[in-house]
Amino acid sequence: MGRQKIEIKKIEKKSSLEVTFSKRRTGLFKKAGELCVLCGAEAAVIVFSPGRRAFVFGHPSADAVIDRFLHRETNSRALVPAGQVHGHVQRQYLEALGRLEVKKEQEETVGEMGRFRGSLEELRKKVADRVEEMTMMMMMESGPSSTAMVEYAAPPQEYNSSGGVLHGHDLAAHGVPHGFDFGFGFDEHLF
Amino acid sequence: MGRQKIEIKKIEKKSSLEVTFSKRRTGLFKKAGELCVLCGAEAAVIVFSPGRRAFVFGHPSADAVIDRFLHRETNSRALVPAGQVHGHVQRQYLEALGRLEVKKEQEETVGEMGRFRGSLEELRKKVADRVEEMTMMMMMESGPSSTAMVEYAAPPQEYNSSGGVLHGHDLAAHGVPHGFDFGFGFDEHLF
DNA sequence: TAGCCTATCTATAATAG
DNA sequence: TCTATTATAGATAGGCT
Repeated sequence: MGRQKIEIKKIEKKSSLEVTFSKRRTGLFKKAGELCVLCGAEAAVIVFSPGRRAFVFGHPSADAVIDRFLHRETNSRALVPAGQVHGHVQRQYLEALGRLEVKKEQEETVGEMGRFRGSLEELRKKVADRVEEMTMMMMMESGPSSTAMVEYAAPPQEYNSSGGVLHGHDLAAHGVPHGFDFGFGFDEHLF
Repeated sequence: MGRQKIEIKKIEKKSSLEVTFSKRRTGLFKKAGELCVLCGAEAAVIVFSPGRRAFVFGHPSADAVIDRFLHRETNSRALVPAGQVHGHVQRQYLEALGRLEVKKEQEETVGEMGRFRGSLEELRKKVADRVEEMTMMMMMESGPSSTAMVEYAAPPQEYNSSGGVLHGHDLAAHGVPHGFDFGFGFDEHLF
């Protein structure tokens, strides 16, 4: 879909890579949104730029979809292009459970409040400084009532909340991953 | 992009919806894969079909990307499509306030709370005033190696396991948002 | 049986460079 | 912005569970 055909291999020229990343990311999110609207599907797209910034799209929200995925509300069948999927979802679940146990005991209301306040304080400051540059993304015209697209980009240590608290990711809290099954391999039509 | 243009609204005819879902999902995964290869990005796409089956694409793996996202290895900046920003940010604000109210009663940090709330008020106003102009951006350099595409759809009971390493998604554990950061704005060269 | 997903072909809308 | 290339609507058929 462009003036000329390109090979699907890493773009070396940095400037081109940046432009392509931006355009394609936008297109990807748009496509995801359209899929949700057209088919009544729910989807989440997480993209980390080479610069390590995270861009997220979600309908009804990335967190909701991720939770659902992690909770394995569905069954599985797989399609794996390169062989390597085998995953770790379970381990993650188990580990998450372990962490939860610990965290729950360690974190007291007061502690949470302190961190919460600090985070918001920081947020407030950054927003004040940067708001000028922010712009809204208008992807799909009449998207579903709840579609969110966000770019996350906080220091590794800082826990980002945009979804976190508000939506509560107690993924590990309930249930157990179900139906993890890598059925068939996938392929050609992928690339 | 087809025999004829279509409106982006829910497809009513079930058979058409299914065909479209399948085709567009395939196209979405393909795009995600290309973005990863071309730009050295890492991405995960999770899609739940109306039939409730989960289809997942990930590079280097969906789990890896999700973990990274859940652990908030990066900072945040928001990008919300049309009109969703308000709801999102404000909801967070309101939720935060709500939590504050509760906490307030539970604890004795009234003084701090007051200031905190003031900060949130300020934040809320600024966000409300600027949201219309928000936009997103981002990018950068090099990337990874494997890609995985999977469709999950196994009976909840059949859980298979592996052990392991890993990250845990104990989001709820932290309970509180940290490092909430609307980072920077962004660069026109993004759009 | 019914429900849900995929394959193929072609004209054409959407878009990458 | 401009357009050659791509993605996909539509129609239909086949397949898996």
